[in-house]
Amino acid sequence: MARSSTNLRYRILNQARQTLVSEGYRALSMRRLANSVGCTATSIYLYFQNKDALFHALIDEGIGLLHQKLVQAGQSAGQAKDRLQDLAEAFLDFGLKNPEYYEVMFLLHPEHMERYPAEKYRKARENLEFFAQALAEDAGRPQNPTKEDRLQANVVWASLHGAVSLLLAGRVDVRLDQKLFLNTLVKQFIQPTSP
Amino acid sequence: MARSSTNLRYRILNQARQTLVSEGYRALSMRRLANSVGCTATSIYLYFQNKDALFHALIDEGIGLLHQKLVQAGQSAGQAKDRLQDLAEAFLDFGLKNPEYYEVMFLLHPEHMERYPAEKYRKARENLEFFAQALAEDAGRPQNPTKEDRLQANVVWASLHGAVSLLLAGRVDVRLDQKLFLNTLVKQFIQPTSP
DNA sequence: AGAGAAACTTGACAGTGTTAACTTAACAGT
DNA sequence: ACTGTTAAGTTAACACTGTCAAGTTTCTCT
Repeated sequence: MARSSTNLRYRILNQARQTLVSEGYRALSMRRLANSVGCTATSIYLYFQNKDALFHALIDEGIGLLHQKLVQAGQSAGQAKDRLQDLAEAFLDFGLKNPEYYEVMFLLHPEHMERYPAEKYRKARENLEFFAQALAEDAGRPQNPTKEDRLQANVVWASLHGAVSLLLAGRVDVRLDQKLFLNTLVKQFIQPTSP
Repeated sequence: MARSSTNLRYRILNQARQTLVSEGYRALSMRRLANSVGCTATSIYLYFQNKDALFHALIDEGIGLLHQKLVQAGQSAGQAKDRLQDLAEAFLDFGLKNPEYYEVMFLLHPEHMERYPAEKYRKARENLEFFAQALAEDAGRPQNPTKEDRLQANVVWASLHGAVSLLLAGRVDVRLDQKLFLNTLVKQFIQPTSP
């Protein structure tokens, strides 16, 4: 096979992402992936320790992408409540528009895959911190999220994750209006300004 | 191999459940399962159309078990708010104490498995209806959950599911007190009686 | 040009879900 | 007691899977 000029690792990762998005998790085998990228299955092992490591690389990408979207959403000036709303919407939007990314990131857990290395969770924690900050500010203690804010951030996170994962799995009653469902969910943790 | 006296289907299902609980999803292959039950892999196909069908049978069990727990929790007399709390706790308890059941039921979605047949969702819908009823009653319109109640029930459901699935995946910050986390989450949708 | 390192392939191992074809056991009717 | 039929299991195979040790090719540097 012709020695490829460009970085093979890069091409493998690209193809993996593409296959994952277009044909789903099941279609992603080492041999098939190798085939569509133009090398042998074992070559992949030169760049990734194993199949899980490949997925981890995709998780990296996914976390980066989500991070980016949350940074954007978090930049909106104005009330903390609005920022919180924007953050929530950004998360939901990311999840629903990138189902395959979302799947590798949050739905393929340790039972099926080697644990995603803890030291790489920094960005993931940062993502959570955005929520904590908006919550802190909203509660009138800007700049320094307390333990309580972080707790609340986790709750918000869990709710959003629950909604996305149920929707992606097709487990929410189809007769339900999806937008209404998500709005109601978001309102649940965005308390109206106390009268 | 000695012809077994008792129903093989029954024994397969039993062993499958046990293996799933004790060794996890990965360890459950047709050959291994057959081995530990004392038959050949192909014999399983006499009782289950394929591996997915076997999982579906386990989902059935799981839904039944959850149903049972919710019925119990829903029977508690007293205020609707308390019943709602009990229902939520029962759900969380079920999820955290039966991780493997929970996994087959909610975490192995269509991407990895043939869709769970829609007609079997009756009991699953009933489970959701419990929440809708408690919510309706709490909102002062007993006996007949409205569209809004059902919407709210889905929101509650999503939040609970999000919490359980994050916890099971080990994705909630370990420094967080789990009980506090869950309590905070539950309080989110159980509004305090308006003053 | 020749040595050494880097990039990639061959061929195999042990496992997977699944199927078609075969064998064995149990039971009914003559 | 001897059939014919049906049910219950098994054998052997197919086409896959992830992964690894060993071998080959290509590039780079002296």
